[in-house]
Amino acid sequence: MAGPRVDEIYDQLKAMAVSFQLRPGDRLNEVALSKQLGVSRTPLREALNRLVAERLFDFRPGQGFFCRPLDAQGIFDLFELRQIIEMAAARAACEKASDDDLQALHDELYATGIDITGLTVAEAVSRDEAFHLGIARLSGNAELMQTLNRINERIRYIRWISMSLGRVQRSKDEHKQVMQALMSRNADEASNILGGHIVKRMDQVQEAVRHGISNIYMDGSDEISTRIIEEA
Amino acid sequence: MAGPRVDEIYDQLKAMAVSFQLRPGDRLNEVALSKQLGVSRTPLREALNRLVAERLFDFRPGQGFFCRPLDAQGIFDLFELRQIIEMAAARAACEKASDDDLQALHDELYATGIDITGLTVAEAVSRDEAFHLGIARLSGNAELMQTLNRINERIRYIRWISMSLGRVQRSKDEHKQVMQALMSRNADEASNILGGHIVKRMDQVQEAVRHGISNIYMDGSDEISTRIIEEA
DNA sequence: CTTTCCAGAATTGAATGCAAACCTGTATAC
DNA sequence: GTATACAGGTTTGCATTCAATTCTGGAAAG
Repeated sequence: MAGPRVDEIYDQLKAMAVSFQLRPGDRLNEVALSKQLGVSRTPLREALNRLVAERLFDFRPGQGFFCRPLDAQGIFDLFELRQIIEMAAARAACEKASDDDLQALHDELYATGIDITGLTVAEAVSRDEAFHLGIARLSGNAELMQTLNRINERIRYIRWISMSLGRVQRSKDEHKQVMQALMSRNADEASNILGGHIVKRMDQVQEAVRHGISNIYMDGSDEISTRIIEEA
Repeated sequence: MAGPRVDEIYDQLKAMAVSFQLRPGDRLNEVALSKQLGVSRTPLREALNRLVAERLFDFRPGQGFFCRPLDAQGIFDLFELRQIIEMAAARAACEKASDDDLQALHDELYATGIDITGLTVAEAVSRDEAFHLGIARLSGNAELMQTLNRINERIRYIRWISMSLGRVQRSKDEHKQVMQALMSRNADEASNILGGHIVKRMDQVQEAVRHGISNIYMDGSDEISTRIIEEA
């Protein structure tokens, strides 16, 4: 009956952190949390320690675990790093991916990723992530992909909020362009389009952050589950 | 008397893993390890869980913790990622670092990093890392620096071995060139020299790996502490 | 000789308990 | 009114404990 407890707890906590059910800066009460999750403090703390290493939580000895607050600078740094990694991934994919793999990514993009009308913000971000991660996969570098995945987890909620506040930016055309450049093995173009694409997202996010990061955490919560309405 | 135990254990374990006192693929015996470190299994497991998140150990539910084996592909991936990040860091440093900070890095390089004669291999690698990490610091991106640091930890031992097996490659001139390019704010040049520099290291390492990664783990252990002899 | 099965030993998974550290609010001094 | 000190309650840190799982070696079957 007892599945691998720690892994489950880890996933649940990550989901809670990533969706900011646990608010940044908040100190966690281990007893309360363990009751809520129906486990004892021991595996809970093991899971939390993993998340500390992933920088989703802070740990202050003698005080316990804190949901990690993401400041404006931290968000910028993560986006910048994401851009660096994705641009390099696109280059590598151009050089190393097989035609079949490129075609598969292309098909997947057109099958699931093109029209986001009717999706929730969370779903739209998820599809966007999947495409970008798909490129990272085609780079053939597992570490690169893992690193990008970690980064995505940490900026995901911010992206949700940013997307649900501002007018929805559709990545449709840009994704198509990137895909086209990849398939024609044009590394410079693929890399540049992707870089510009990420910068746009970063700008939106930075604007949202300037608008006030604190109330953002509250405001957006409802909007995330509302569906994206029709195309412009 | 009891200091922050988990942090200490974490550091000790990392040191053991990074220096391969714990051999890749080995299953850890928690009881034995906890006795050796003089703590109970609880904080030991907490520390191990952090290291699992950092990919220095593997965890298989029901079986426990394993020292993570680094295969040839994994090493290549890490070096490639390192190159990507460092090249981007150099660019960013050219654009964002202050003159004072650049001068400080320059001075530090010349004060401590130029002549590695008489150092142990471990010390030489440490100095090399410090210079490269210094550039990452000047990028102004804390996440970038952290990521590079994590990567370095995971390839450190491989670099020790590689350096102690082959003829010692001196980075002296290349570091000087990179520093020069940085100070003249020539992003392309700094990035390219650094990229080439890392590729050279990667080639050395790959050769060592081809030479047989398994016996490498044994062979090198003594060599690491022997000192680097005179200049060519 | 190789494979399969099983019992006993060893090891991990997780709850519990207790000591130590920390936090909170109230009372006192200034 | 502000600052400080302290007592009580709360929370964390970690050792201990026991159940559940996995591993090991050897016997039996093919």
